[in-house]
Amino acid sequence: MRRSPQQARGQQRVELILDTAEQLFAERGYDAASTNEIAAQAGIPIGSVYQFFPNKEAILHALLARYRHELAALYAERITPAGEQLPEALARVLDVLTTYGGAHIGFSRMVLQAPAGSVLATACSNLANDIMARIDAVLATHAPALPAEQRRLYTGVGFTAVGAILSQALTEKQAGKLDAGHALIEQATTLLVGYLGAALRKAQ
Amino acid sequence: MRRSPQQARGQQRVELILDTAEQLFAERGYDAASTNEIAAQAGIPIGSVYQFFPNKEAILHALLARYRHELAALYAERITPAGEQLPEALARVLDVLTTYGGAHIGFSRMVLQAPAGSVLATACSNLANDIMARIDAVLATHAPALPAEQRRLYTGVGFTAVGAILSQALTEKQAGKLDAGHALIEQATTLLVGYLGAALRKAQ
Amino acid sequence: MRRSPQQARGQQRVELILDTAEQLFAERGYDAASTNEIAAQAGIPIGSVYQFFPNKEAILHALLARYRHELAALYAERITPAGEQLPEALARVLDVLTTYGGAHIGFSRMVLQAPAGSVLATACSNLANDIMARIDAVLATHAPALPAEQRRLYTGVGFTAVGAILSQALTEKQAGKLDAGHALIEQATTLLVGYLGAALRKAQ
Amino acid sequence: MRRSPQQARGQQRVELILDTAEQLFAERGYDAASTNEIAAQAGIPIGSVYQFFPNKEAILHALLARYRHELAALYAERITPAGEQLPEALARVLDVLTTYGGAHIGFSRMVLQAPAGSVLATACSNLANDIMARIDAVLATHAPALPAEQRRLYTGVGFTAVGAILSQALTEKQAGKLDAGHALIEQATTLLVGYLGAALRKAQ
DNA sequence: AATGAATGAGAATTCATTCAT
DNA sequence: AATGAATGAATTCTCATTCAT
Repeated sequence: MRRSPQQARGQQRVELILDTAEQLFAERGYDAASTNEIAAQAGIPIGSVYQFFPNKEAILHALLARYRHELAALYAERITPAGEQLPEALARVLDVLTTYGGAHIGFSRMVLQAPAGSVLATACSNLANDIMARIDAVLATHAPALPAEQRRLYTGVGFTAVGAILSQALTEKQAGKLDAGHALIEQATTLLVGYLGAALRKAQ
Repeated sequence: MRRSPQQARGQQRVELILDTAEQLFAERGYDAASTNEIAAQAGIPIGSVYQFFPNKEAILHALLARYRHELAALYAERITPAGEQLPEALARVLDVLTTYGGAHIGFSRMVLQAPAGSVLATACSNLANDIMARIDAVLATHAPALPAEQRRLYTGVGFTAVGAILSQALTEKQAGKLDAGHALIEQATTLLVGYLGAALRKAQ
Repeated sequence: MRRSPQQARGQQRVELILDTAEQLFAERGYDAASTNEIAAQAGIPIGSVYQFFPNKEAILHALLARYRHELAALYAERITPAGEQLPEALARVLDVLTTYGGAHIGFSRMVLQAPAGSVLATACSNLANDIMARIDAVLATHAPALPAEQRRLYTGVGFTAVGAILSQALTEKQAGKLDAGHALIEQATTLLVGYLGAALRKAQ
Repeated sequence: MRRSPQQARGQQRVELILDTAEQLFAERGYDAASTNEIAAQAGIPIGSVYQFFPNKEAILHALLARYRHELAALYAERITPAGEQLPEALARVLDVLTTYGGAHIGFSRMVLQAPAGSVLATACSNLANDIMARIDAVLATHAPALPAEQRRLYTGVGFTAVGAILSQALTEKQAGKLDAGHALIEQATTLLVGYLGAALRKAQ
């Protein structure tokens, strides 16, 4: 960000810009959404947008940072119960993800399905790493013998796969097909648990 | 296509356009690739591109149709051995996919990872259905008791998840990390087998 | 025309091109209609079109010449009854015009309403002169004392005014409003008779 | 308009664009005039044109709105003298039209002679209705017994016919033939008065 | 600090006409 | 003679970013 707003109005404006950008990024995609349109829809002069953000990518980064923050807070709320099994632990991680993703379409569209190698993907990497760290931690607890490198491989695969499914689930939900969406979310857990189970078995 | 070229030179040009388009679509994405750039890189006047294709989307469709054709041919070559087990059957399906995808970057970038709901995704649906039908057939053989609707759900989830992984694998390969790519491809099989196994177990 | 076709097929092709051009010129206007589209719709290769016509304007001219021919033939059929009064004589002239125009949309759209000064108008001038000559002849018969120059002025005004009305009438008819079309055609006669009557009265 | 300019310079630019557009629309016709040419001739970057107008049609609409405004103002200035007869009343209506049209070539070319059914005609309908309302009001005053529907028919016919003549008159004037132009304008009044007189007589 | 007009390269697509086959 | 692919300037419109006010 070019300038952190110190006044209350500035804070509100930044939030408003991010809200609007999220919506437009989700609707049209990051590339197709134009900065002028974001400004117009937010009711803020384009010049003012560029006073807070040096360029379009900065808006994306700020948005992702916000996701990261909010997601971390959500995870902090959920304390791991003692004696939790692997499936439950993974389900818990996913649960937070789907809840948050359901309320933030842009999150799903962008983070969970960024085309590999794109500007988007690079921008999303921090956030993706955060989420992968959650899965990784679960795995570390339940399969302490597994080498870290292997664990990271499994984690990455699991994250990518589950991200694709959740993203599709939220698309279905948005299209009004709530049942189809729920079914997919359910499968996401089966997928993650089934995959990691199979991978761990193989690794032994 | 506006008209199928009847002369040999026309045929060659169409192929050249498709080859160039595939490369650019893969490099920059469908939206970001411009028709003028395709023409320039192919060394063909832009008017000639539009002689064969009425618009940009038609190029995409022709490209996808070519993928479809070639993939169908590849699958036709591979005869199912008698007494094949589920894991092997799935591995065989994936094998064709990764082989073909490895040689056709655009295929992976576009078909296996089309943002849900986009123009791309719509255009890809035929091809995606083809591939899903392969997985579906395997599932139908090895779990005949499973209702068709459930099977389709599992198939869709499996395809999406595996597609995301393969796409990532090919990105790694392109980045020169051959080992990482191979590891991911291996995981794709584990993922598909692990997931479907878990899903089938749950379904009983 | 570049080459008058000597074979039967050539003759048919020329007619077919003219028919198709008429339709497209009427639908989209002369400028907006493209030669390639004419060829395509006629099912004739564009190269063949350019073997008969050196350019787009030549097609227009040929079409107008055909109008001229056919209209002259129609007028030749209608013999002036002895002792005909001015209103009847004018009505007869208009009648031929509306009958022909009703069957040839392009005629109305182009000849009767060519934007003054345009390429179209220039091309139409011969045909327009033909029609004006008809009105002029009627006027010369019924007002022999009127100087030729004055007569030509009245004739030109009458033609222009009536052309605009007939064109509108045919548009209404095409839009399915047959009654509105008929009402307008009826008014065309009133307009021409009323105007010329008033003009002659003034001229005395 | 995309946005009304709030700064003085913006206002001037909008006027400049409209002036230039008027000239080019009149010279080449609405379709043939290109937005880039308008910008170039106005000495303004094309982007700036699209800053104010979302598309080419919007320029046309703004131009027509300006005509409408200015014409309404002109009519407001001319107070109807008491005891005015039909011919004088109609002449007055036409007088304003020819005066304004003489100073605004585009007005004549576009509004008075829009090809029926075209985009132009649709865009012009408001303005055309305004002018027709003037004729209609005169008719309503001098022939109160006439049913409104009939009156509208006569009004429409009169407007169309007179528009065609005035348009031609202005073309002649532009071509340097001032006398021919004046003669035509004079005939326009004769035409309108003669036609409406005849129509009213018939209607009784 | 706040505004919003300004910029111009670049996007997709069209089209009259030619000419190699 | 007949064909239809080839051509490329021109068209409408967009957009990230800057800077004068």
